[in-house]
Amino acid sequence: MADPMYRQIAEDLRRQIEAGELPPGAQLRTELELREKYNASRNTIRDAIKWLITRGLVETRPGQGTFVIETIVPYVTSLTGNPTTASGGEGTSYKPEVEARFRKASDTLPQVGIEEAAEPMATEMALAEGTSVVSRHQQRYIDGTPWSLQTSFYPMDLVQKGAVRLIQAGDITEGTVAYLRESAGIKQAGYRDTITVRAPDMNETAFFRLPDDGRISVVEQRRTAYSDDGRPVRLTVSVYPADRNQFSVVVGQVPDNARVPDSPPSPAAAPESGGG
Amino acid sequence: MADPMYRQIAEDLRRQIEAGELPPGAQLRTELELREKYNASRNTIRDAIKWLITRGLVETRPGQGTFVIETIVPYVTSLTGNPTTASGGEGTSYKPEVEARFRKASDTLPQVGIEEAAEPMATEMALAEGTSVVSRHQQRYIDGTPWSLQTSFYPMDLVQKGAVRLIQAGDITEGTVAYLRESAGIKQAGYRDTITVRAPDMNETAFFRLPDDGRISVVEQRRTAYSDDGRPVRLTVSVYPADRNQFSVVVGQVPDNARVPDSPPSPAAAPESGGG
DNA sequence: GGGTATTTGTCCGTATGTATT
DNA sequence: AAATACATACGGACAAATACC
Repeated sequence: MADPMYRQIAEDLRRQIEAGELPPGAQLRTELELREKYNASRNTIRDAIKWLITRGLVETRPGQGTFVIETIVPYVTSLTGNPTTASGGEGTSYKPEVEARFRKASDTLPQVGIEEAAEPMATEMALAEGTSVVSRHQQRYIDGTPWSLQTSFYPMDLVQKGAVRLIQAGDITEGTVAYLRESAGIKQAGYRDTITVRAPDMNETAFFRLPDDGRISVVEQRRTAYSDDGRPVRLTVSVYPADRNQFSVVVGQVPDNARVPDSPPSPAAAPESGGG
Repeated sequence: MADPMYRQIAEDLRRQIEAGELPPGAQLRTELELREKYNASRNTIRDAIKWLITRGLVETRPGQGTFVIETIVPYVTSLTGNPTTASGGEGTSYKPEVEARFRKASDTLPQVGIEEAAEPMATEMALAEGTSVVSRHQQRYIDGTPWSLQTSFYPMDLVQKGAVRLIQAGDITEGTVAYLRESAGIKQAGYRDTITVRAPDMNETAFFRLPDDGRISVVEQRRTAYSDDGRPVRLTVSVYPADRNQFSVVVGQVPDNARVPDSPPSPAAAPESGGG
């Protein structure tokens, strides 16, 4: 009984949700009803609900009520693949990869721009600050839901070497990895991803339609691709909301039938650990 | 002026923080002082501060005040490595890998247990539900701070095949990958990681000393390792708090001097994107 | 160790605004 | 237009944690 009242109320509701008594999508009783049930003030009820909101268990809709969050079927992006072709969320392979999993993919045409390299991009691409780079930006959807944002940067001298379609807004249907090889003789030898989880910025919150209290984080993947002479040829920054994305990494020999699960491991099923 | 007052107050404080007028560690004015400055009630000031808290910008300490969050230097875990030895956060390579980056690593002795396989573990390890598995659990620290939790599961029949040290509490200093090869003739051929971002459970919140409002998520990595005959030999579940960890994936040929950055890309420096 | 001032945490009540049905 | 339900904002009171003397 050491816990404050709003926590006890929140834990009681949480228990009901996790026990399935309040299934996803179910409506909770109104604040006034809960106020009577728990014999607390409306503000205390609201404190309890806020606690549930920050844990992603419920959401409130003005004029409607409070509802148990409905889970999203995550999409699994593979981070490993053949580095000399396209893969791991790169270019042309996006749509077929998604649709192989019976989901509808769509994306916007690349928005092309020319920028000056600034930190930390300049260091990651081994360019002097202020060097011109081409940026190509795309928004991606799965089943009509905004799913990821991707911006690729290329050193401007690739255009001079023949890769002129980089600065045109159209799709490069064969994939930029193949296009750079054919047009400029750049052979991609490998890439390195750096993956960070952080809070979404305002643009991301708006595009992904995330709750604007920042409780859902995004995964930022920064992929630096290198040519066979060891020079960076591309930086691709992809941003994925954490509530609808998973990732997989495959190293070595793995049997084909070992499928990636289609739903996230539930916290309750994870090994109970810690607290030492 | 469409924004509610608490938001305007919060945005003003946020601006000061992001402009550096309130550097990390700095103390904000007290709720009563802010109340006078913004001509609002204390509860409205508190709503503004709560908004900043959920965005990870400030923290409150009862009896002391409100402070700008101090950033943590993240540790970068590599998810790719040589699958036939130890790597990618596996076993014996943990300490040397961490200390190569001039940081102090420590971990607890493995806590060994025997459990019955339940879902989703049974499916991931291709075992019938109820089959016995050995679990080995460790807690890991960097620079004295709790950094990750790791539990590995092995089918019990590996013990019968000779890997008896799996069920002993001591460290397997040569690494379990090497030990399984020597003792039971199991050659690890590869692995698959599935990576999910989710809210921490209560054990994790306590062990990692996370704020108990759940605003910092954890990264859950489930690694299924396969032997050369294509059978799962191990499931390792690692949990990392998102505020102090980054990950890297390397595929193909990448130059050595391309170092992973030691600090996270700041949201401000990320390419501005999104927004329909 | 004790006492006091300071600061945030919890809880109450009330009034009014806004979104939805 | 009316009813319902959540959102914002005010005010007050006391508790709990911390720092300082």
